[in-house]
Amino acid sequence: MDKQDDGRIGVVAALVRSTFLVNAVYAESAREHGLTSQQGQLLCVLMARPYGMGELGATLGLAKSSLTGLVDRTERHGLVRRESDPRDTRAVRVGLTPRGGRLAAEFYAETCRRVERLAAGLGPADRDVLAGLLGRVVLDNKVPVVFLEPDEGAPAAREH
Amino acid sequence: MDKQDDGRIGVVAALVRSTFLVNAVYAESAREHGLTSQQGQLLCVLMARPYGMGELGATLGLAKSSLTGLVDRTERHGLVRRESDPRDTRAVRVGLTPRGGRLAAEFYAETCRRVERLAAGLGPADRDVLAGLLGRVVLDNKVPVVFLEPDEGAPAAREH
DNA sequence: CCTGACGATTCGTGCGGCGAACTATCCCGC
DNA sequence: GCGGGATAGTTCGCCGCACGAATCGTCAGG
Repeated sequence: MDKQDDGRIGVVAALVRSTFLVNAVYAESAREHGLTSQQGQLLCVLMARPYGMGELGATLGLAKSSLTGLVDRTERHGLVRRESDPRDTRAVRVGLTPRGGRLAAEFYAETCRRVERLAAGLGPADRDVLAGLLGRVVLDNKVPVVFLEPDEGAPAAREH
Repeated sequence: MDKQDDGRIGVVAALVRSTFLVNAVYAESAREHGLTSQQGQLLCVLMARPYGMGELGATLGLAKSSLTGLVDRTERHGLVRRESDPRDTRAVRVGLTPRGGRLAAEFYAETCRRVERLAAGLGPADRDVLAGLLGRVVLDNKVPVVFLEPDEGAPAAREH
């Protein structure tokens, strides 16, 4: 073989395997907060603002019937709330309850820490490059905002 | 006010959102092959060689009781097979059936194509850099081989 | 032998995801 | 106004997924 087993892998395998890694970290962080991955994801999306059910389906890539159940269960835990939209009687706006907001912030922060730790072996410059390249992939493929920017709402712009 | 569409996002958000993206692509590819994500992942792992149940649990990060069901369902579809280990009567070796091997190869190849396409906006040099950085993250965190290298599928999965 | 440790399955529970069918509302054109 | 198609959500039934606890048979060390 011309290619030695020095640990270098292709971009496809790297993407798939890092996905597996982040999935596991995300799920574990959620679990320790008493959430499932899906519920955690729902909270993270709602951190930005309330969403309608259809909007949520589009963002999370779920059928509307799947969403009813997810919101039901999360609502049952007192983390989200359905409010009726005054402009459209059919529609519903799903938003965080105070408790849901607090839990979302905790879960979000802890998950950030853990994902950050995954890249601990990379220096600041490397991280910046990685963020740039992955960010371009995310943008090119129009990935919904299922995870906010860490400093969203805070002026703590950063050197990296 | 949201200044996040200038294209630059942090490394954490980039990782989480690209994970979301790859998850979706993986699941869709699996679905079109009549598989669930988990079954597809199982097939991909078994492309390398047969595994014991416990070994599979460690690789996929699942409890052994979860694995029994997953292997059951996949076996019911004729894609994998349980062989008893001659060295240890208790143990079981799970391997691909011929049909499972063919389907695994198809699913694997198609999934590779689609993931590759996600990075279509990156030039060859950028892809190489991305692969290197993500590869280091994968190595540093000892991610199991849940997805082979594109060119090491054929030689390993021969005998048995 | 006996006694742990080990590999795997079974069982019960709850979550997750889907499509099809349904209800209620909205809005457009007339 | 008023019909009728589009739209927003829910309900229902089905299956897959994941887990812990309990169980069974086997292996190996004393």
